[in-house]
Amino acid sequence: MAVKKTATATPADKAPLTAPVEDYLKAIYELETRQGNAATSEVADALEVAPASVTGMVRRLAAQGYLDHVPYHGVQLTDAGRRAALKTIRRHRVLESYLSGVLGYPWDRVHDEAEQLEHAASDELIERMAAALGHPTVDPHGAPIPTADGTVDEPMRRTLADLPIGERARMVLVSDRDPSLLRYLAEIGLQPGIDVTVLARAPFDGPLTLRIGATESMVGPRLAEQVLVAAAPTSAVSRDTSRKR
Amino acid sequence: MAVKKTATATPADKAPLTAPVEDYLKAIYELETRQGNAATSEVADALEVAPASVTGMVRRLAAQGYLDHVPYHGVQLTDAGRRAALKTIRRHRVLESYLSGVLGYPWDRVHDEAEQLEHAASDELIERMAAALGHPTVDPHGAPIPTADGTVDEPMRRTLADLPIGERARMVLVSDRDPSLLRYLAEIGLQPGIDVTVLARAPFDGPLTLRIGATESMVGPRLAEQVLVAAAPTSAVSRDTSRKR
DNA sequence: CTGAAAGTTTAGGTGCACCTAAATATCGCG
DNA sequence: CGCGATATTTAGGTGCACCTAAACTTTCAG
Repeated sequence: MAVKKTATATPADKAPLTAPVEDYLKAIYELETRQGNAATSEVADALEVAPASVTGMVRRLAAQGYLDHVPYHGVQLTDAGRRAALKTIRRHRVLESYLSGVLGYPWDRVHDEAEQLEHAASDELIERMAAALGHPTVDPHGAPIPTADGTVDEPMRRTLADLPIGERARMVLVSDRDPSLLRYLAEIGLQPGIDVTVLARAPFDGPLTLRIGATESMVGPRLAEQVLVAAAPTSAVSRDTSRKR
Repeated sequence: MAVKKTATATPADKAPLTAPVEDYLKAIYELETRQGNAATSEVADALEVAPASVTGMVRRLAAQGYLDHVPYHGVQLTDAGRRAALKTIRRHRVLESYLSGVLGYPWDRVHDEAEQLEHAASDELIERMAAALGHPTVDPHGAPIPTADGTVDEPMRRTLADLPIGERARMVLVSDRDPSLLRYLAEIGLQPGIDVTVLARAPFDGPLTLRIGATESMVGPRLAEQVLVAAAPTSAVSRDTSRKR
């Protein structure tokens, strides 16, 4: 009753995280970077659990120092929380890259498999896979892979829907969540690293006409909002976006 | 209150098994094939849980039709239980083979990694890995890989300790559980597919002198009991035990 | 064939991650 | 500015997989 080392609550120590905890941190990280804040009900939607379950988990994660929770006003990741989230995201994206690049998975099927494996794979496995791929910097959907020490550049959020008519741009990213959308994109040849031009945009949220390479395709406005683009590089070389450096 | 379809307890239906359930079935399968029966306390030892926990789990598994339990007298797998166990064992051994053969893991480190992944990997992943390896029939420790439809030949259980002096035999199998033992075997060059002769056996459970290829090594009797051997093939060709057919 | 040791099961409890229903807080609109 | 709609939290409960302690069987040695 005199010294009392390490007090009551363990702040963010070395105990390995459970799978649900990793999923919460990942989901909160993604909500934060996509829209700046994370509300209880949004986390609940993302993880398909009841809002009350989120409150309970959030309380525990806050007590362990992974996030700050102001009741009735969303959550914010702490540095420890962000580190943990990025580690899980790295696992996920390296796994997706490996499944697609080495084991021949089609890109619409890598997400679900990686979602399971990311909680079971050791650091050593992830690093061996990354090495076998030559340390890729983006996954098959164009999402940046955080480095082992926890750095990422999140890409700018300009979508095909924002792209002015006639401007050539490079497709950089699409969410890995919707397999049927991914299958359609593969069908029309729209993948990260490919250049695209909007030829026409029908009024009242109508479909867009795209030129991809030599062919033209139509896509709806809902799809266009999901596809992120960047300025096409000025020089005419390279189109490999999947390798290091 | 008239028709009552599928009654009360679900016998052995399509619900996916939890990781602990897979571990219990696998452990019971291994005890049964190694020594014919599985006692509660042996299962508890194998899984490092309290005996009381085994009783509880066994009750549930029996209710679900995976095994038969006679209280106070061990358990027996049913066909459904054996099928489930073999499926998990196949996952484990294909994973070990892949980690070792493709990702360059040393053979003393594949077990623990496979132990985690076997509960997360989909059937598709396992089959893609097996295909990438050319459908191996044994894992890196020499253990036979059950086929996707659930057949295995368990190898005979003759150990190095039983081998008469001077008789040449082929090393076929060693447990994947003890990393330091595996490292030592690698050091003296004793691996599945390698031929070995016992040159001498010191009395009172003393060490054995082995000839492996051109070199001689000493091993203790405890180690010798762990290493399974088969008659060396009569013809003088092939020593590849890791590929199909 | 009895009685203690060894093995097993019952009884009662824990933590995690979820749930529903009910209470409470915040926000936006008239 | 109050009040209802919406969001969030509390309260109380579930199943799984584990635990310890205590009660019970079985076995085997004398």
